Amino acid sequence: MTDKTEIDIKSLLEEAGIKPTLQRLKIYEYLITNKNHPTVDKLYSDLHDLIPTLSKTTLYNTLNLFVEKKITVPITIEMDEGRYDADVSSHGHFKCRKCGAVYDFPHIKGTEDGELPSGFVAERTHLYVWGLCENCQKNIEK
Amino acid sequence: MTDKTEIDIKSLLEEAGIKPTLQRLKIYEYLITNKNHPTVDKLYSDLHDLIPTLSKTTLYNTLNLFVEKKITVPITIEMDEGRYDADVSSHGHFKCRKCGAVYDFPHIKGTEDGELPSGFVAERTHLYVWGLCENCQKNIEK
DNA sequence: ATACTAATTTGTAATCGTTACAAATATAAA
DNA sequence: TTTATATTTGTAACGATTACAAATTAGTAT
Repeated sequence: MTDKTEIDIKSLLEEAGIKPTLQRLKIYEYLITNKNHPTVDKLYSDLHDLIPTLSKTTLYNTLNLFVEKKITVPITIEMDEGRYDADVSSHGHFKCRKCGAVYDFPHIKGTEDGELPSGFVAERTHLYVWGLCENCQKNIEK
Repeated sequence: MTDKTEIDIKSLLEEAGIKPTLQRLKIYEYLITNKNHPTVDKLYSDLHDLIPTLSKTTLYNTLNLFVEKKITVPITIEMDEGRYDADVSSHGHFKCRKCGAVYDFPHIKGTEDGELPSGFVAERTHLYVWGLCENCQKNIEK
């Protein structure tokens, strides 16, 4: 972890109007670094090594704050566990029903706006696709 | 509720390989008739009037069965409550962040398949859009 | 520096949606 | 009718998330 990264994370939070406390810096840095759509449990156990005093309440509060300030996107591809993604650019999420991994794939949002009823205003679009990833597809064919 | 409807519901369940018990018939009929993407609580309280002995476990079991047999789609637009839709045809879901209603809108699935990484196989696609519906948009402009 | 105020973090307890499980009931077969 | 099987039911358990108040930290004025 270089100083430059530290500074970038800090600036990113400040630009979003978030006071950069230690916990928020580390949580956001983790999300920026690990783009594998971690669950809250994964975030908690990994971040607990960096900040031994971190509480789950702070983690939830912080994630909700990030979502509110639009620097993080919640992924509700399945109902029973929340995942988070610091990549707020336009893309879709693919969940493999066999291995459970969540992959990004390119998707340009806004194309569906023309399909919305007139007067409806889109603010956030989530495209979720379930299926089999390349590896699991190969294993099933055998 | 006509006999014809009764028979149609029954056939639809049987075609899906589901034994048409009283509970299943009433639950499926409710979903077919009320296309407003009800939550489990809404389903339970409304169906409880028709079947006073209905238990929540049966409701959950039945909904999971319908999803498994692909005659119902779970809507996970938000993490904290499950909604269900008996319309399994290709369309998107719009949730108004102000009034909370969930609307259907036309969306032809499969168009995003070309965007998936090679080797990935799509089996189910969910498109969720958050924003403001026509009514709430008007009220805000005032 | 010191005292005071506000914001943040923490731990525990509560909440809520969902599932596990075993008993009770209904259905189908022999 | 008996027997086996499937379905339904109620209660208890579970797990993710939030509420809440105390403890800690940071910021500001004196």
